[in-house]
Amino acid sequence: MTLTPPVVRFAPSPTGYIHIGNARTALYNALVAMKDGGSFILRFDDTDLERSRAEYADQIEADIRWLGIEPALIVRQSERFAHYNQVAEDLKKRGLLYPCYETPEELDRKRALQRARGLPPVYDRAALKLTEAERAAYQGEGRKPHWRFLLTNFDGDSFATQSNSVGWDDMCRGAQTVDLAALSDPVLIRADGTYLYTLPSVVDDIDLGVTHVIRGEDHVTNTGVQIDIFRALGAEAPIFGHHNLLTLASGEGLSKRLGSLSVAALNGDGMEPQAVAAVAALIGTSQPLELSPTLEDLARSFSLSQVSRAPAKFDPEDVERLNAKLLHALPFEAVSERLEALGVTGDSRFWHAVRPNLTRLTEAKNWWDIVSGIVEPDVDDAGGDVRNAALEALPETPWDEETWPTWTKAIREATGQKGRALFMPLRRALTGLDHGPEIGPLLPLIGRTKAESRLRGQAA
RNA sequence: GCACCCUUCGUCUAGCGGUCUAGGACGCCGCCCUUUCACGGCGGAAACACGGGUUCGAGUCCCGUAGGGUGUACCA
Repeated sequence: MTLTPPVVRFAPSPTGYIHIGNARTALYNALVAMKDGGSFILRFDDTDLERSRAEYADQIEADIRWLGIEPALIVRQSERFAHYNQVAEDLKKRGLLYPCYETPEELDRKRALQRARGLPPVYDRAALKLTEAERAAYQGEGRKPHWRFLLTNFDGDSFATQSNSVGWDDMCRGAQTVDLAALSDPVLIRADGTYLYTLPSVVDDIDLGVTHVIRGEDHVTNTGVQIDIFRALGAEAPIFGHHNLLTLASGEGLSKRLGSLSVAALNGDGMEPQAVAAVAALIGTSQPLELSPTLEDLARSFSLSQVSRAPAKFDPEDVERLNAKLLHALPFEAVSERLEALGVTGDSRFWHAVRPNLTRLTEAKNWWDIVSGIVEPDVDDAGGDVRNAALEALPETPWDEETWPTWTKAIREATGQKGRALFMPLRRALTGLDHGPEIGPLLPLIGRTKAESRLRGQAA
């Protein structure tokens, strides 16, 4: 399989549903690929076999496709352990991956102590000084090692005072540096033998020929570490871009526990993918928040350099507003099948009458029910005269677009009522509601029989 | 604690020393259209976090303060 560059990847861990912030990352990758005819890889970082679930992976894949992204390739890290083992063996042989025997509790204690003394909580590389005998003793106790990567090029005896930076030119943030001396040697392999995401991510990026890594700014420190690993593996690091993160209006960060903001939930709530995609991609950029007909169109006008560096607030109402706007402009042909699936059998006249009142497509069903189902009319004494006059002047069939203006004119002349006083009693009787689409186009669909009953105050 | 990033109308932002009495978009308010609500059209109110510098001149550069975000995991 050859992937055309630029090759990008979206690499979620299937330990939950993706939310709008993850959609942002996925979209940015997709947009960068689309703009230059590249390839988008969906890679499940499912090395944590405990927490990863197929159900989440399936939903994430569905979410991605729903947003309009077609992955050129789908990869699961859980199927590539052999590759990682090979690379890990090589690193061990070269002394770049070394065994450590501290328990999590011991590490916690060390960190707490360092903090208390005002020192950065960096691993002290004690395991590097272990003798063969000491290692054997730990093994004898039944301790299993976890493995740390030896960050490049500084002396373990004086690491805290040295500066050892890696740098890159970030697509979003310009020149970046990360001081490896301020970081602990990262654990690459857990005591139970499974991999953390750090190494597999680098190995896959190399193997798959990933050219651009676009992710949230929560990864900038990781990037410093991973560039070091790329180098250790003799590979050129890809181009990196770290976009700003989304927060709630409160300033609180988005997280997977916010189920209501998951892409799947937005979908379930009746939001159209174009609306979700527009908000996910455009909020916190200098682009106005507006719809694009397709992702390709969005890709053309989009650039990562337009993404702000400050965190942006996500407002769910933005999605609703865009959703409504989208619906208001949608032609009947674009929705006819979905309407039918909803049980709405109205034609394009129904759609055009109802469309301006919709925020969600599913709401069309409510109006259809009012047209074709049983409605409890909302009648009161005040509207009695108008309703009586209406019954008096009840037009003969067939009913068409002209029926309503003709009819209401007759009622006005009979009662002397006009405007709201004329109109509201009729609307409330005919639809059971005091608001809604224009009645004119709806009236032929309601039909003479129902209209008559409803005006008499009878459910019909 | 330490490191990195950020701070312009309610929100997202334009602004890269004079053209800023700060521009746009969304929202809000008003008017118009409309025999309802909505849609649509037109108009309006609305911001440079604070304090010091540098400079003839600072939203724009520097320092500090405050506030926010992220990282500092055998999470990703």
